[in-house]
This record gives sequence, structure tokens and C-alpha cells, in this order.
Amino acid sequence: MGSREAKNALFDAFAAVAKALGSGRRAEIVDILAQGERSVDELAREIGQTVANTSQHLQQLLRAGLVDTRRDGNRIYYSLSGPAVSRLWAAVRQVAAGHAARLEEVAAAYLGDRSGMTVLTRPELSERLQAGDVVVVDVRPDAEFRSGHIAGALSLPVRELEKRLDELPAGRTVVAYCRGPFCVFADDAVRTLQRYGIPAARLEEGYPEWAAAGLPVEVHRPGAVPG
Amino acid sequence: MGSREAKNALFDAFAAVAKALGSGRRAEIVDILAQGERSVDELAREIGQTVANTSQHLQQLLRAGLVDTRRDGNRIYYSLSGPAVSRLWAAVRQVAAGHAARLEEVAAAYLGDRSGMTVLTRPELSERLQAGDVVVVDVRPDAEFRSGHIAGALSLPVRELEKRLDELPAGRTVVAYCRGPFCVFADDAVRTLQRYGIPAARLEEGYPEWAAAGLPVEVHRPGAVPG
DNA sequence: CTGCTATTCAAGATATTAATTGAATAGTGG
DNA sequence: CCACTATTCAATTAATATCTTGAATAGCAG
Repeated sequence: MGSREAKNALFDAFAAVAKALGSGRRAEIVDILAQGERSVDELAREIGQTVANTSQHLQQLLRAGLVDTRRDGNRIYYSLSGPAVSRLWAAVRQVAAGHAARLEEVAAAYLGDRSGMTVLTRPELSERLQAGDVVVVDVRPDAEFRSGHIAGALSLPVRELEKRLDELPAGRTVVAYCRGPFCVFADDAVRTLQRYGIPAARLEEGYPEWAAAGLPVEVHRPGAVPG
Repeated sequence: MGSREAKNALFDAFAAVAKALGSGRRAEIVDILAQGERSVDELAREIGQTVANTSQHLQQLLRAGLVDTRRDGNRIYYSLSGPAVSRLWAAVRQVAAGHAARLEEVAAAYLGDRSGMTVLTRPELSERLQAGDVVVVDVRPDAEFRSGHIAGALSLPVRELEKRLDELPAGRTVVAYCRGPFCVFADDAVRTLQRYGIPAARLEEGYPEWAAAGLPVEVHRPGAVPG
């Protein structure tokens, strides 16, 4: 009967959305785009794939409606097509996190040893920011900081962290954050700071989650060192 | 370098969750399980597949951590592994709905013509329930009604609707609801009622969304006809 | 134990997908 | 127009997924 075919078509249409996220490389692309728009070759470099391959993955995301494009000169910038996609990505991570078995070991292999690292949740950081006893440091690349960051945060990309330690106000705990709960930047930063004897912790999640929660952010203005 | 491999493994682990939903048949299974647990052959019948094939799909959902199993006698009951999975499924539908192009025609082919059908949103129904000028009818199969329904709803499965029209209190608009926004039951019910000259509308979403929103529900007690 | 039911496993045909390579297209600047 | 860059397209290979069929397993009823 035709109703079964129509029903199949309907659920196939839903499944197409999930399928688009069903490749590690495309998932990584979505994770990066959650920080802001990127050109094809920026993405290709970040995910460690050829430009041709990256382009094909992007076409699939486009066909599934997860991303939009914008042309600027002869570059094409891709971005998430809306907040529903961020929520979808967050839901995927959450389900994956709940199915701890496999994920934890894989995450540990990538993020490294987190024993001896303090991890602050969003409300904890929020509270300590008001108390004023911490410095919040955004350790993502500068471009991402400029496209939006936690209000009052200092930009200190991991790659430059070691050279610019003197920009940190002395005597206060540093809280590093980056792209999200499974981003290495903050972990690397905390370990570096601890090596220099500077008390440091990381924010459990990243900028997109902070912004999505409606907590205070700033756009396009470098944060001054508070105090 | 090993970090790239570890990163790939991490994102592959996330992607595995999405991939599990990346087949129309598995998506349909998840949609059904959102109403409550089911045995393998109930599911097989509902999705129109062989038991063997359905079992394999279920194994995949199990491996990805989307479902749990429970044995009762020689039947095995599958259910969603937690609310995070419902949220994931809702997020998928929402992204698909946003990418209107393809979905709308597919949905129309399955659900039929909705012109001339009033569709109430959750808050609208909530309000009219308090005003008391509508009868809410749950048109899902009885088992689903028993495992949870909107508080005060009357159970009147679509398949029996035409025979049991006399159970409807006269003079009030009937609001039918079922499994979710893309479930045909409510659409069919509204069209049937309208054929008999009974004023009817459907709830835009279904029981899972109502319950997830924290609105009043009842479990395992048939709703009395209010008034 | 035997027969029965529900579920899972295994093997094979067909179709889809990811990554690679090399060529084609669209825009920029001279 | 030409050279150059960024992106997409097309063809190939290797790996995976779906569905089908038929057999194997696990628990229940006698």
C-alpha cells in the first residue's frame, strides 16, 4: 500500500538529517562551524582532509540543510544554518556521553589525563566571576575570540600562551575555556599554566554552551583585564 | 601524529550516535519507542519489516546506546535508553522541519491534505482545556494511552473511532492528538469526525512533547469524560 | 525431553559511502 | 585576455550498509 511508501519517505527524510552527522569528519565540521563560519580550505586544514573531500562533505551537509553558504570574493564561507543545528549537535554529544563505555576511553586518549585538573561547571564559573576571584581566559584562536566570547574574558590562544604569560594578572586563579567539552585547547592550557605554577582550571563546556545558556558575552571587542 | 587519530576516534564516536538514527527504519523505531517499550515483533509489524531485519536494526541502536532491553518470558522489550534520546530525536525532526524544501512535500504525501484542518499548539490547547470548552481525545492504540496520556483525555483509538462516536459528549469541539507532529492518527481522526459534522481540530504535536513540557498527564487510568 | 515461540546470527546480493586523484568552473587581479 | 586561487565535479577503489533467506539459540509449556 502507498501509505507505507509515503511513511518510509517521511522517515527517510528525517534520517537524512541524522545521516549527515553520521560521519566523524562531518561531525567535526559541524563542531567547528559551531564557533563561526569558515571557508572550505580553513575547514579542510582543521579536519586534516583534502579540500576536494572536505568540499564533498560540505555538499552533503548542505543538501541535508545543516549548513548555509555565503560567497565573498572567490571564497565560500560555510556556517550552521541555525540554532536548531547547534541543539542537534549538543543532543548527539549528550547521548554519546550517556553511553559512557566507549566514549570515555576515546575521549581520554584525545584529551589526555585529567586527574589533577579542576573542572568548573557553567554556574560555578558564573558565581566565581561575580565574586571576582578568577581570571577567565579564552584560549581559542583569535578569530574565534573576536566573533564572540565570555564577557570579561582575556584572549590568550594556546599557541601563544607560553610567550604571553606575563599578561596574566598575578595572584588569581585562571579559568581557561575553549570550543566545548571535548576541545583540547583548554586542557592543554591548564597543563601549561600548572607547569609554571599558576593555579588553573578549565570550564567544563565551551563558548557555544555559555552563549546558548544566555550568560553574558561580548562580541568583537577584546576584553580588558578586569580589576 | 597520534593526536589526529585520537581526534578522529572521538568524533567517530559521536558520529556513531547520529549514524544509528541515519536510517529511515531505525528513525521510525525510535519514534515508536518514544511512546513506550515494544517487543521485537511488535516493532517489526509496525515498521513493515521482517523480524530478522528489525532485530538487526535494534542491535545497531543498542550498540550506539540509544535503546535498552528488558527480558520478560521469552520476549525482549526494547525502550529508549533515556530522555536524552527523545531530545535527540526531537532535535533531528526540528532540523528536518527547518529544511522545509523536501520535507513538506513528503509529509503532505503521508499525512494528506491539511487545508481545512485546525491545528492547535500546546499552549493553545492548555488554555482551552482550562476554559473547558474542548474534549481532548487520545487516538493512539489503547496500550499507548494506558502507558501515559494528557490529563483528562478520553481514549478513542482511530481504528475504533467510527464505532464509538456516541462516547463523545455533544456540543464541544474535539481536539485529537497522537504520537507526534508527523503521526497520521490525529489527522485521520479529525477528517473522520468532520465527515460526521463534529467540529474537530488536532494538536500540533503529540503526547511525548506534552509530557516533556511538564504539562499535566495521567498514567494507567482511563480518563473520565469531564463534565 | 519435545514441540513451540521469540529472537538472534550468518551468508550473500545489491547498493551506498569515503577517500583519492585529476580535471573543470567561477571569480580576482594584472 | 591571461595567470592565479578557491571550490566543485567526475571517475575510481575499498569499505559498509540494507535486506533477504535460512539456520541457530533461549526460554516456555507440556
